[in-house]
Amino acid sequence: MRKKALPELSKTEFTVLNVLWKKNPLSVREIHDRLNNGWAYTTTKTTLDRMAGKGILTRESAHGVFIYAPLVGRAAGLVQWVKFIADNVFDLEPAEVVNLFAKRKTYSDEEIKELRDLLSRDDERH
Amino acid sequence: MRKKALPELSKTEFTVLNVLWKKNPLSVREIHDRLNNGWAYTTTKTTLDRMAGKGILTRESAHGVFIYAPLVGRAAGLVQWVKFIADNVFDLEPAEVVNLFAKRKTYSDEEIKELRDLLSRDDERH
DNA sequence: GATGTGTTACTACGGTGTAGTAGGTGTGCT
DNA sequence: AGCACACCTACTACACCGTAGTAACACATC
Repeated sequence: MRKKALPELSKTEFTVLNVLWKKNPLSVREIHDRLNNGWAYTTTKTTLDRMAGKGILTRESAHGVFIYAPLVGRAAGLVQWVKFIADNVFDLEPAEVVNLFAKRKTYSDEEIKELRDLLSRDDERH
Repeated sequence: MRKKALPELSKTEFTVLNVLWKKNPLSVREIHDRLNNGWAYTTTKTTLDRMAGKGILTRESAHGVFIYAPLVGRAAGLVQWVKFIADNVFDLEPAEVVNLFAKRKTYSDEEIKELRDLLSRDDERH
């Protein structure tokens, strides 16, 4: 019953997920517009399809267009970034970093809880 | 007299810089040991040389071994990560994120100040 | 001087960031 | 009905990155 240690999200993938975590499913166009980073439309498209191919996103066709939705939860996707940031940016324990944004209203209590869970669990498997 | 907008540090590069910001110059071996992430020695080597090639690091020979030192300051290297984290992780203004770790003792007052500087400057050039 | 131990140089290979181009399809205009 | 336009998807591309193997060289040691 182990979640298959999702395959390391790149910076790019993480930003895409960030829009889908806010609302989903969305079409390429919708995602592209929300990203609104200077990408070409086709770049967004390619990225989405690769992510779908890797099992990070689902892709299905709705009335002739594809819509995408995340297959990884926000907390799960966050965990690796928390560790990176803790280690390399803040130089704190991951748990402390979580505390930092437990204060902010960016994450729900559930998400925070799940995040703590994931962090400790992945800690204990030495 | 503008600093040539250093060329986007990857995660990998950032972690390498992190050890060099603590102490430098260091040899491949020293850096490799401090990183102590599971890399092969040659991976560390390759990474360092590529970074040197890009002008992120200096490389010079001391008694038969190469030693490397950073060419980008900690604040400057941090700035892009602060923005990424602000946008994608905390969902705050970069400035607020800086406040977050101004409290922590991870960065010196100078670094914080420089960071604020860099952030606002790069803000204003719309 | 042969052997080991570490260093550097060269090569490699799949994945990622980024994007162009071509071909398909719905929709409106004429 | 026929065509143009706008938008979508598929396929292709290519440099750079993460990661690492191998070969070749250098110094110390026996």
